[in-house]
Amino acid sequence: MPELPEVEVVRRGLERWVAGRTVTEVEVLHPRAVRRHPAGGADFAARLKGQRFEVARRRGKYLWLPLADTGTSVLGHLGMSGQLLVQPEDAPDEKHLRIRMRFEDSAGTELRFVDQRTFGGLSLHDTAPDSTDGLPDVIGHIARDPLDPAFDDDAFQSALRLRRTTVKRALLDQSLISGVGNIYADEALWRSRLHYDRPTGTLTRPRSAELLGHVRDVMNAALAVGGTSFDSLYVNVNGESGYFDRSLDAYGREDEPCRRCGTPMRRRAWMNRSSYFCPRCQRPPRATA
DNA sequence: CTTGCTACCTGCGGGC
DNA sequence: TGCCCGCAGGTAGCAA
Repeated sequence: MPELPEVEVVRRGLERWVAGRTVTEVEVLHPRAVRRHPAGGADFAARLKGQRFEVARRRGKYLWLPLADTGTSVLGHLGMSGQLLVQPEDAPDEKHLRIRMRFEDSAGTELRFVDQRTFGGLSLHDTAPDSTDGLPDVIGHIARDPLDPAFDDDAFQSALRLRRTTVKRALLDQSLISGVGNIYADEALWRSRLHYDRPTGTLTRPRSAELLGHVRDVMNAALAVGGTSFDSLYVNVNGESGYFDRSLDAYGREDEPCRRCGTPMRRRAWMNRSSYFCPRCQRPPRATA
C-alpha cells in the first residue's frame, strides 16, 4: 500500500486493533522483511517479546508502533506490495507471509506482515533524541507530510523554488515533502494544470501554493473513501479495498478523455515508471528544459 | 552539497 | 501452451 492515504488507512487500523496489545511471540519468516534491522530476525523477535504497543504513528509513507516505556518503536514501510493484516490466529498463512506477531490477550487475532515483492519491511529503532513527536531516528531525513499540522507551507514553497529539478521529481522527493507517490503526484499535477517536467524554479508563489493545495485535497479525498486499490494488494488491516480508483482523473487513464477538456490522456515513460497527463491542459515547458 | 540513475523483488498480462 | 518482455503505487545507495 504505497502512498500516504493508503498508509494512513493502515495506521488507523493498527490504532484500532493493535494498540495496547502485548506481544508474546514473533516469527520472522523471510530475512529480507527485517533487512533494515541490522541485528537480524532473531534479535528483532527477542526484543519485541513482552513489549506493549502504543498507538501507531505515521510520517509520509512510514508508520511506527512505539513500544511502551522503552524509547523504541517498530518501524514499518510497506514498499510496493506490503500489507499489515490483523487476521484470526487460525487463518491459513498467506503465500507471502513474512512476519507474524501473536499477543497475550484473548482477542484471537494476530498481526501479519505480508509482502510479495519484499521491498517493505519492519525494524526496531530508538526514538530520535531531538524529536518532539517520537520519530524513529532512522527516518530523520523524511520531511513532514502535507497532512501534518506542523507542515510549513512557506518553507516548502521556498525550498521547492530553490531546487534545480522538475516539479514531479520534487513532489516525489521524500526529504522535501513526504507521502506523495506516483499516483497522487500525477493527480495533483493534473488538478493544477502543470506538466510533470516543469522546472521548479519557474513556479510562481501562487502556483506552488495551488499545487500544494491540490496535493492535500486529493489525499484527503482518497482518505475519505479508504484509499486507492486497483487490486487486492492494497487493502486495510482487515483486507478491504478503498474506492478512490474510481475518482482518479489522471493516473492509469491513457487514451481516455480528459475529464476537463475531453482530449485523450497520455502516458509517458518517466524515471522507470509512468506519468499520465492531459496534453492540452498540461502543456510541456517551453524549449528543451 | 545536490541531482539522477539503478538495483532490489515477484507476479501479471500481452505479444509471439 | 510457454517464453520473453514490459510494467507495477518505493527507496537506498551510489556516481557525477
